[in-house]
Amino acid sequence: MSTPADPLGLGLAGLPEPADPPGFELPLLLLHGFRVLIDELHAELARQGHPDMRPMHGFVFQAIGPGGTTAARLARRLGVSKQAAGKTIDHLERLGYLERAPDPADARRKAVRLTGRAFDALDRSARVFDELRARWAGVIGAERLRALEADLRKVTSAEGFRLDIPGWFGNQ
Amino acid sequence: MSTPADPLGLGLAGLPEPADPPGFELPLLLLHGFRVLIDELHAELARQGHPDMRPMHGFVFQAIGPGGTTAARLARRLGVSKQAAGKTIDHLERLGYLERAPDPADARRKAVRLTGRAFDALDRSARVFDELRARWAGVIGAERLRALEADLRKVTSAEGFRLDIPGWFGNQ
DNA sequence: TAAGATGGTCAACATGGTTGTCGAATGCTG
DNA sequence: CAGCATTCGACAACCATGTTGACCATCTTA
Repeated sequence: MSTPADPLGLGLAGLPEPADPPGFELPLLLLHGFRVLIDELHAELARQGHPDMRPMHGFVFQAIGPGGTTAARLARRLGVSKQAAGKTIDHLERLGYLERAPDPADARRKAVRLTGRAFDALDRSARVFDELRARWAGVIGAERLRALEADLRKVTSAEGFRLDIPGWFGNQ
Repeated sequence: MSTPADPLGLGLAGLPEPADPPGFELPLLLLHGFRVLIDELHAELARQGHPDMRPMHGFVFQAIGPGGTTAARLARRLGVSKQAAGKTIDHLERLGYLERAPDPADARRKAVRLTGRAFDALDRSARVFDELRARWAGVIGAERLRALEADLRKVTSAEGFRLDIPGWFGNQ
């Protein structure tokens, strides 16, 4: 807990700037912001006919993409084994969000595609996210929100968005 | 994906403001920012003698607190069953981060306390987070970073920080 | 002091990940 | 064209980490 407040020994009396919060608050604020958005999204999705959608599913849908994919490709994108991807596909197929069809060009493959129900969930998610963003803009101002997004884009620009979320957090 | 760009039919030609990004980018930016910080923290912790620390452990340490706690209290804070909390304590005890001692005031209880090793990890984490924050300040500017933190505090102020992270994400 | 609430643990089970193995189909190469 | 390595999807066994249910010891309270 002891964070060196004045590591260079320059003294702290000089400037009237507001004190910087400790560095560990930053990740908590980011996670909390993410969680608030995701929780509100899924509460609203549940109201709009998608009570079985889970935070993970949005990432799976993104990893599949509008053109579909295969189990092995999905596994690589999600950073899990293809067996795990297969189980996820089974689950979402049972829920009516995915469908499998034989690939005419390659008999080993089975094409995995989003169903109309999945596209409906994605459309609704996009609308809800837009509304949530507008609500944030109302709280902190549209300009500040644009700045926040631009700044986050800047500090995380090194790598692209990664979708290998399953299992990233939560293991001990 | 179809987000209504002009729901009120006001036309878009008027203002020279930069276009707003779609709302779904905001949660991705927040998660990505969180992930970048956490990944760099744990890479650095591994270098500094804590290769077994996991993102979860920091939350567990926070939930235990410097004064210690009991398994049942920890379970309530983390939002899991007391059996699950017990397993987590077992694990972190084996790793040398926690110790159990009988509670002299109540023979049912076993006090759970952070060890010196856990405090060392917390001290190093605080330092690393401060360094990471300083790096972000170098990229986007100290003032913009303070604004970002203040804005996130504002939009998530409704509830306090929640520690019931295990199992929140990741279930299908 | 008896009854109920609380704390920790054991056991059985559910879920969602892993590795290992395999057959079928494809594609590369001699 | 033949043969072999690779790829895809599946099955099985296992592991990690959560759950519920049951239990006893202990504390609290009526």
